[in-house]
Amino acid sequence: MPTAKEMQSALLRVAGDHFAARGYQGASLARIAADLGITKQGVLHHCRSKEQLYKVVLHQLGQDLVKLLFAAMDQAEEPEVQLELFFVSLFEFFRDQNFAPALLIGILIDGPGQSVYASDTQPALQDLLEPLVALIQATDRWQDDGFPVALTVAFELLGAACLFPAARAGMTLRFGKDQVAQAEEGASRQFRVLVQELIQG
Amino acid sequence: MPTAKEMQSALLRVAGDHFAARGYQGASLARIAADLGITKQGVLHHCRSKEQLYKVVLHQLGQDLVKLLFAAMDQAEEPEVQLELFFVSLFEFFRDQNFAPALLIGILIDGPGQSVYASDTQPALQDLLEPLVALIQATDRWQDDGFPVALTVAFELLGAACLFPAARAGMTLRFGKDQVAQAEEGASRQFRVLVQELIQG
DNA sequence: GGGGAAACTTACCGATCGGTAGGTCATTGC
DNA sequence: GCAATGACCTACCGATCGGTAAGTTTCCCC
Repeated sequence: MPTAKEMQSALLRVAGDHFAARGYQGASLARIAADLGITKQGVLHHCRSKEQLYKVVLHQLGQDLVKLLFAAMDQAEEPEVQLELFFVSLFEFFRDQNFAPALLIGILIDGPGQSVYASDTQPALQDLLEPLVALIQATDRWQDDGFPVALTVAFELLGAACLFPAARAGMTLRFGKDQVAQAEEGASRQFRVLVQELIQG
Repeated sequence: MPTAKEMQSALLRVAGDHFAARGYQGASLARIAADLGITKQGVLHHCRSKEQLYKVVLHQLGQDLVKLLFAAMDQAEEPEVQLELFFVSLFEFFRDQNFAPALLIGILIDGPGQSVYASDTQPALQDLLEPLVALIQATDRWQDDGFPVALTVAFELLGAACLFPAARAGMTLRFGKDQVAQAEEGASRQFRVLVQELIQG
């Protein structure tokens, strides 16, 4: 018998799994509830609506990522090192929070038409993307190329960081457990190389 | 009044748009049909089921991508140049076929549990991924690092290639039309740099 | 010019969706 | 001791989902 707080966090975790695995539309409150061992109405007792639940999940993910960025910025002086630290910790975060990369991709590619956040004043992840792009613009290599180029670099790095962890399940199907396990072992180091090359030139 | 063939290709295009924008579960046969100016049962006349329609859309996308890869391999000798040519043409393909990157991401991160292709003998895109990884393993830089590392490199590059075009709509919301237009202008050249740095070291 | 397939249509079906209304029961604050 | 709140529950609602059955129209082929 879990306490109320345990149920709250379990709800966010299970909902994150479902939204990541099947998308917003594909996730169902009834199945989320079944995973939690309660009914759909029990879920709706904690969140007013499905949309609200989705927003809370995304908001918490955004806060976690911002926390990673700020922690990286506190650990070094040079923007190059800050970026390297951030992306490596991001990669490790994705490895531990399996649903996170798919959710992040979902937020980023969500168009204006179908975005759950469309009516909000501030789109999700804005407070992650803006300082991240600013950090790229602060590096020696990219400081003369303007905002649009820094934006491109940010999305290239985010894309490279997201796809591998998100595709783990599919890769296991395609290439077998052993190959994927080996790839995963070296992926973090390999990704660090990519960040260094793109940031430092 | 479109001919039958026009309707067939229009169906694939519109269905691709819907699957890319809302995911497999989120896309609805009725809305796809409405976009085509016919009824839902008219759509079901062309494809036996929604799952079948999805498979056809993904299969055609896979064939298009394989065609890009083989065309790039025909245009050069060295695997490094072949990879650069492929990824640049892939990026341009994504720019023109707006729904393609989101679909590709969807295939790649589709896990074993909910995959539409799970029951098939050959997962989607296998005939793209295998030669692509082999090509990376054929380069001077990566030939000594084994299959798992080449797999990692492939997914990093694919992730970087997919996210930016897929996120265009969302980026316009966040940063404005002008900034995104400028970013798009230089994105292809910028992405070529990333490919070169990762492939040639 | 008539038969038949192709390209749709209207009319349904059961299942599932998100959400509401109202009840039960345990805990807690006063 | 008791009202109130929180954490669920059962029962239900209208809408929408993918899919089937049975026409209807159009067009082509012989």
